[in-house]
Amino acid sequence: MAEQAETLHRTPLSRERVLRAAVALADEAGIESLSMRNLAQDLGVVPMALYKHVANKDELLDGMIDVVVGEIRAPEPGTDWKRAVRGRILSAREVLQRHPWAPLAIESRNMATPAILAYLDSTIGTFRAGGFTVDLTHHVMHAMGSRILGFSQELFDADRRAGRSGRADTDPPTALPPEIAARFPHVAEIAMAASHDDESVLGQGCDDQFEFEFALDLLLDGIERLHRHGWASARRPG
Amino acid sequence: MAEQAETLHRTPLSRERVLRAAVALADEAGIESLSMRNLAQDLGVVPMALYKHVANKDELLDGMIDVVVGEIRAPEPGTDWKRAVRGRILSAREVLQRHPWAPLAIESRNMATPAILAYLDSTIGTFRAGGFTVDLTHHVMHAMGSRILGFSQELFDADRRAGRSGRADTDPPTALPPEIAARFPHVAEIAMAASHDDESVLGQGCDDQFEFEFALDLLLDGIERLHRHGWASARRPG
DNA sequence: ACCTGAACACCGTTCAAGT
DNA sequence: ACCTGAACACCGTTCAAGT
Repeated sequence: MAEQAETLHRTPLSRERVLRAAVALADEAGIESLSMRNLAQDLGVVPMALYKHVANKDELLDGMIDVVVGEIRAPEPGTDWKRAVRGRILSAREVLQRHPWAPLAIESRNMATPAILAYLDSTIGTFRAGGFTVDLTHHVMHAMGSRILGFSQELFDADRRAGRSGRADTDPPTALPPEIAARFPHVAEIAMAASHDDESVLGQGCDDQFEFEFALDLLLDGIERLHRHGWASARRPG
Repeated sequence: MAEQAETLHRTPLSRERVLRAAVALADEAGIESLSMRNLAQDLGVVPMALYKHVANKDELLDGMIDVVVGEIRAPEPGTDWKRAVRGRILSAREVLQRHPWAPLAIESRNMATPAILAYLDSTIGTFRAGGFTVDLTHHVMHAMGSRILGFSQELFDADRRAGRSGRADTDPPTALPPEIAARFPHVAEIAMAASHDDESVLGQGCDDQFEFEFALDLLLDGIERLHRHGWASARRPG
């Protein structure tokens, strides 16, 4: 009975339970609310208890990143390299949209976690299986950059912040303040065109998913062209 | 005399002096050493004195970003859009290499500062002057993402961290630990090829500048193709 | 041996007391 | 009116005292 009470008291802490609670806290309250103290409180535990399962906060973040990257679907077998890479990156993007704090966390940690290395290894394998040379694969991976993990790489990624991961895919009209529009006329022109989404230019506003796939296909099409033309180091990617 | 002593005591603080000292501190000691307290000490001033010139730390960071973005060279007039954009992005990259903390700072601030808006406006203007439609320019700007500001967008950007902005362009051999190489054979294959830089594949190791220009030209060439073929929203970027 | 409260060395920022 | 020291509400982490 004493033993039962001991083990069941609040379900025993484990590294996995710590990491899952940390991811949930960051998802719901924003990464800036993730402190060792807040996390301990969520788990009904004294702060120092966490240090039995993670060495420090950096290692906690690494563990959280691995949880997130582990959610990315493996590519369907038997598809050609382009569909396989494209599908996997779009799956990665879906995952990151559930965890908007993750891109910044990954970028600020600067060493690859095991899950990320496994992801990269598998993606490199897809290119190699598609007949890419080692060196073209190398440059292509660099060229994809963090987009390979589904990062939008927008200069300003509104949804990447705090708790608000919602708010549909299409931006609200959000007209520029007039003095901004006057100082930056080219920015204003684009903002105006993108917000008149009913009649005009595109048939849609500034649709994140469209922009992401536009950029992704621009890269994949360029990569396909290099591959087909047998690109090798002497030539520039033109 | 009392007046002179008052005004000359330590050269009076100003917003500009605060921002320049903050940039210097972040450059030299790393962004994680930039605290209001450390900055005040560098300036020989009590911490609260800073709040006369910046509202809070976020505004300090915005100001630092504007200082950095202000260092980017304007494009040379009279060149075609592709050379103009390419040259400006490479100039931006040089600037960011002097301030390795800047990319992460910009990404985490999520609203455009005036200097960044001016930069974007001018770059959009270059595309428009080159004959790009408003909507193609729009998508192209999104596709460039933060690369437009010279970000490398590598998944792990070793030099972006702390004080160490030096260490040549070419990675040292840095052989993978054998157990990593065994678990991630495709990663190992590429790492090996890139480090045998004398004989092999590329005639160079993993050269950051080469990788950056490879990716940049991949994008610019793809963009040029869309523009020449009169891309419009109905078609996908193929 | 394990767990944990208090303490340490920091933060950014408020506020009231000094000039 | 201006300036600034002390204080407040936090951090991550160490450490020694308790069981």
